[in-house]
Amino acid sequence: MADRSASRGTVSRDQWAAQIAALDGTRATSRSRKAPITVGRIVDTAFQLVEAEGFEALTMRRVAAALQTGPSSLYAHVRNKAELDDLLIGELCAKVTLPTPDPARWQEQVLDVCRQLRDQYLRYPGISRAALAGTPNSLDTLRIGEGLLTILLTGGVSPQSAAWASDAAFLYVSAHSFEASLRQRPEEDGDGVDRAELIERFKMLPESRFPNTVAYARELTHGDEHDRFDFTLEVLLRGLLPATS
Amino acid sequence: MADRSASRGTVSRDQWAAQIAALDGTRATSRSRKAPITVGRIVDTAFQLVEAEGFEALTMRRVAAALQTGPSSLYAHVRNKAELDDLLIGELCAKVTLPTPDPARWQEQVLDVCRQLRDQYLRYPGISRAALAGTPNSLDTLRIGEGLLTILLTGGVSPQSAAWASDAAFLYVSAHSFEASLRQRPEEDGDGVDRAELIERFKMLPESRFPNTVAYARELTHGDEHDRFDFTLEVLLRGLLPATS
DNA sequence: TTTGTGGACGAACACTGTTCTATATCTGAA
DNA sequence: TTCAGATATAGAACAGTGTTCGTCCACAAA
Repeated sequence: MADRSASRGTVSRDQWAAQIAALDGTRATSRSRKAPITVGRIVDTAFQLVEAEGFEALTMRRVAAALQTGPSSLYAHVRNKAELDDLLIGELCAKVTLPTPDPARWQEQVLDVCRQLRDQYLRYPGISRAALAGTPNSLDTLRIGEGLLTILLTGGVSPQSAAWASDAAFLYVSAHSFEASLRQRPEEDGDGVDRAELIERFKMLPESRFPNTVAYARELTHGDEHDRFDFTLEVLLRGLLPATS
Repeated sequence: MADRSASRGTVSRDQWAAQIAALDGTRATSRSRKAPITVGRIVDTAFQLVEAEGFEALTMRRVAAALQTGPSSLYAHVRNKAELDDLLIGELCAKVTLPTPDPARWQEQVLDVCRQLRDQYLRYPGISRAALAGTPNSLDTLRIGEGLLTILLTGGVSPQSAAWASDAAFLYVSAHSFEASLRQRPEEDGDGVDRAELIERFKMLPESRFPNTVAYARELTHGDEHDRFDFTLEVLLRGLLPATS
């Protein structure tokens, strides 16, 4: 590590090295010094980081280090870490394709959009925390809200119910993904409970106070996260229709 | 303050000295040296802190400072901050009263339990974040799960649906409370958007890409959080019944 | 050539959770 | 009563975090 000549005299060693490196090394790329930091590069690096190590590893310092710079350099392109989070979930939402509304298949279509969003979330573990905490007023998240709203309206749901239901569905997708990302991460805490272990723990409960939890431990732990996801949304959509007529 | 010292009969010399030292050093608090740190006092202080300044102000250091000690003193009674969070939501869940299941009123009863839990959450702004992030396996949270499960089963819902639905309801209550606590906190960011402002912003959207959001801006922002809460849960419960018959 | 200007960036500030270590206190047995 | 031993209490410190300040340099315009 010969990086200690920071406050040298006139031209520091790093600068000198950078000049030389600029001469022989990456001269071809129109710029002399380094690849410039852009919002796109920041977002890309952030995605790689979250995909590899989870959302809690997404740190301004980690992103800056991956870009071979200091943390303060990011603040010229991103106002906050909250804004970086919003950019991430915005880009995720942008990848969801909205179907053209079909009155006969509105329930499947809503479920499809929600599933797409969930899959995007689960690709980057823990990122749904940003979706829960952040402003839901990004233009890309509003696009999904508009899409859900349109599908529901086309399906014959009343405007008030459609408005509230699209919000509820969006919220549920975020919350479910967040919980799922927690479960799928044993967090090296020793609390990594698989399904068999969970059943055992439920059955260890005192039957006097938890009779039904003990009796239906199998049902409580049955199915994977996808089944629960589909179940809840289908129940929600089924309950939506009778209110309109 | 009544002088209710524990070992009344024999007051040793150092105890006497400690009392005198306590007199001039800090305040004369009815006890010999200081009130001992217990889990109860930690939890109480934490609740006061969250109630006054929100969950993000709940810090080991803040709790320790409120108890006039250092942060490391808490770790003798609480393993983690996560465990402190669990204790908080546990105590909150313990305050919810579960009704005796009535087959004729099972939907109201589920709604009542969820409303109670939401009210407890909203009393301490932001605390639902701990409910989302923490282990759902606390004994007090399981008690609510058991209660919801029992009500649903009594109402005639199939075991599998009842199991998944109780989980979904619990998750929704936490997520909704979390979002509500975010909205009700302007965060001094200038982004404090009231309803009129929100309608204006929705109507500013380009109609070409957000036709329904613009058209139904009033419905999207109509009602307060309680209305949306009741709506979503009622829809969920309504959709639950046809699946059993 | 001189002068801005805006991005890059090191250092630092005010925090966070947590652990190490030493001290002080209380309990329980001789 | 006396003397361990256990245990609670703290101070200091470690490794992080987001964010800001002031500087500094490369490049574009005058």
